[in-house]
Amino acid sequence: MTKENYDFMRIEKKWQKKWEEKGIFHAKEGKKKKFYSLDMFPYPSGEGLHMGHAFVFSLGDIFARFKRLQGYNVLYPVGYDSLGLPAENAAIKVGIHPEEYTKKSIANFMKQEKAMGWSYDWSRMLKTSDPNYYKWDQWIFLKLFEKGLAYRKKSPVNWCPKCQTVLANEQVVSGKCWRHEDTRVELRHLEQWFLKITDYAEELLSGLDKIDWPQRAKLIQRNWIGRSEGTEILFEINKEKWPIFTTRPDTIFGVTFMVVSAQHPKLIELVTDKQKKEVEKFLNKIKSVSEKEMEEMEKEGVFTGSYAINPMNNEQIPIYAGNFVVADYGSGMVMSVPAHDQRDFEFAKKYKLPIKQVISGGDVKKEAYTEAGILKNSGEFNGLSSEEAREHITKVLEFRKIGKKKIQYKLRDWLISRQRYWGAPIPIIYCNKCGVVPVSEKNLPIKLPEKVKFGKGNPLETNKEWVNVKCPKCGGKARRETDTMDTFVNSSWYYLRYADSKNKNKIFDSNKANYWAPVDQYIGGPEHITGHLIYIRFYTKFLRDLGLLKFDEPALRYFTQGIVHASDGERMSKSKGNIIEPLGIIEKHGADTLRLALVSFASPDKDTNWNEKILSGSYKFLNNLYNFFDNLKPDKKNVKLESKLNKTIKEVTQDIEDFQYNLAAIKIRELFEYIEKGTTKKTAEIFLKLLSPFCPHITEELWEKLGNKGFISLEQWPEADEKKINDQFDKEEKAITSLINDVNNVAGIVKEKGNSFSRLFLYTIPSETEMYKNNLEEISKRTGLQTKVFSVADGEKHDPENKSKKAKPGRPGIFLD
RNA sequence: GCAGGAGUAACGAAGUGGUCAAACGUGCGAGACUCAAAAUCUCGUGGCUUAGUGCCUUCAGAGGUUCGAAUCCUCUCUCCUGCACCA
Repeated sequence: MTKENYDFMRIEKKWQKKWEEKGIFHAKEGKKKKFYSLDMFPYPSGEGLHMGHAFVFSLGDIFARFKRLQGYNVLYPVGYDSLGLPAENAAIKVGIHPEEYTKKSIANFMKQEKAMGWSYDWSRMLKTSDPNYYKWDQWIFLKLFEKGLAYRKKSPVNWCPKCQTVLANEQVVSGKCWRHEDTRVELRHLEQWFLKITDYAEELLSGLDKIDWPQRAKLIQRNWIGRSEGTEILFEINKEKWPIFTTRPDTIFGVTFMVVSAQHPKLIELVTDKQKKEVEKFLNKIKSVSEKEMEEMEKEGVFTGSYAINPMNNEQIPIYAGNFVVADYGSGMVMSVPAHDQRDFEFAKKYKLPIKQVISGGDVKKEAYTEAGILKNSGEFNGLSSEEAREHITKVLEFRKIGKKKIQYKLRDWLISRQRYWGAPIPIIYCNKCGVVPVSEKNLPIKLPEKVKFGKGNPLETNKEWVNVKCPKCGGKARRETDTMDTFVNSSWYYLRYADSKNKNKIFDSNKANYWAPVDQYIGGPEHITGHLIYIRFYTKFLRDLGLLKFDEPALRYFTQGIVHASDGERMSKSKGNIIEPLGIIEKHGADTLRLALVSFASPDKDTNWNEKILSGSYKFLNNLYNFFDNLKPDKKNVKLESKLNKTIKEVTQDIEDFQYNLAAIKIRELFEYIEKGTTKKTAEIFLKLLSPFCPHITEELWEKLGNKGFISLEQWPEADEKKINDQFDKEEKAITSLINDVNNVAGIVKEKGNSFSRLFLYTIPSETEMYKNNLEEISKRTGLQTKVFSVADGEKHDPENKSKKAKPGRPGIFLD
């Protein structure tokens, strides 16, 4: 019989339709143990799904299906992070309204997602661009505002000239815009909205110990939060107290100058008339440095004319403005100890400032000695260790009320204002009389007005009817806030909305949210570690503090998938024209083939380059599989197969749990090789279950063909019976393989000598005769020779060349004739 | 500069102290089937050697620990990722 390619198109459509009709993936609260499996929802771009999406969502789907089969009540929802810049840029470029663009994009996404066979609960689908969704973004904002966690501040902010908007720190990647790798962000002083994420810094840090995330992800977050313990010290400058932060109060006697950030908002107060010109010259100079120079910039500064008084020894120390001090960390000013800090050392050398050693060790004429040590030149503290001195000096400062212990974080408050249209409007009204007035909850949502002009500046400002409103407090003239919220606001709580996505009266029902959440398994790209994954943790803690949630962390387990690059190793992008769309592959080979190929290719956490060739192996396998099961004639029970089956169940279960899908796929294939030699119906069914998370369509079809009613997707995952696992069979397998090697080896030599043969005679030691006889068929097939097995003790054996004397344990004698 | 990860056959990739170097897949080569091809199936794919034995080489490089190292330690090289003046 010739083998035909199986009709994957018909089968896949058939089962996708059945799943949908019966709604078998709809999650309902219940008594069963729940499992919440979530992939980071996509931004629905006009380009549609690419291979990276196909990969990561397949990983999630396999996990969700696996957990469902294991008997969990699984929530595996789907949605769209549909507010964002690309929609708006399309509006500017091609004149299509963001609403329309988004609608089309989502429709396109849905079509592809369904074609992949992902087992989403479509009934809970959400879009962040839906006013019924962003209403709750606004509601959370009001709550934050109420608690003093949303505030307005004029501050130097990152401005992307291409996006025409402000960016959060997390959206600035080495000085450039996260969306425009070629665009350097500018510094602007603007009045902006911030969320006080720093109030949760400590908990964001300590919470990491409680969750099962990759070490790398935790480490990156720890560094990003950047906790350091130190002392805040007040220095007197022009009769005023200025705070500075230091981790080395033990070196305070070595302070020989101070440096204030060139971007410090109160810098001007320090500049004397005499130094004004010099300082201005300096500020202009650092403004004009190009990005390259920024990276390898020398430490530079200028004397401000002012002096500070060292509170410990009353020395007068000059204050410089410098380019290397970060304005919004600590207080934007540092005490400089050139003997014990490399940066201060370089600065002192350049401007010939004194270097005073106060910790013994090193050679401070050559370089800063930054280690801890014993104090000297430090008055009454001489002889103390650095550690003791930190304590003592801080205590003295505390006693004199000019200093205190302080914990400082690198984490900054989250700047959420965006001067763009396609985001959730900030529910605030500015009244000339009453000032900043929050919109009342009952007036939410503040919907985006449809009629606006795109192109220049913030489109919302172009709709005067929308902007000009009456003050909710006094009824007088007022105007709306035209800034919208950062897109990451929307994704900071979406996982909770899935628990109750249709609720019109509340953000979500707490009981439902507490039943489903937290997420048990979250999957998403590594690029979100310092952005989204910090925000979502912050929001969770805030909503908990509002009394809505009973847990602290949004995601208990997190898996970072590898990135699928284009075949040339480049990032897939439209501009490079190297995007591979899954739909084309599905039409050619089927979704099951693609899914299997994607996970067989490499370990899911590794970056890969897309290669169309990976499909053929999976395609062949599925064809063989289909043809075999289509004509299945069940065989007798076979202990060897039972052993293999149970071993495979055990290993595959663990592999899926550990996201080693590539290994699971291999083991499933190996099992099939055994099954092909003959199987019981029951074993065949278990095999289909093992494969079903990976290839759900073909397994549903074959499950049905074997006479089963109902869906394999809702079956029970098999459990391994360890008693049936017998390693003896593995050894047997190895013995056969080595025999085949030997036979082929001999055959090669014989052929080289010009002799031909068609029969194979084996002479085994008596205890092994049976084993080889049992595998006769296999040996015949693999060598292509008619085979006979004799025991060496058999007096009747055909052995003209006395090869039986070569027989050894595990190695029969061989004769070719 | 700092931190983390990686380097295994032509390629992708398993293996993380002995059982064991290279599972599995692609590619390539040979054979079977076929009038022929595709598909499919079988075998091979570091070197030498041999009626199947044996020997050597190899896990980026160099050292070390160990009876024994791809695996543990040290140094060096290359690549990737994150943070980069955070006082």
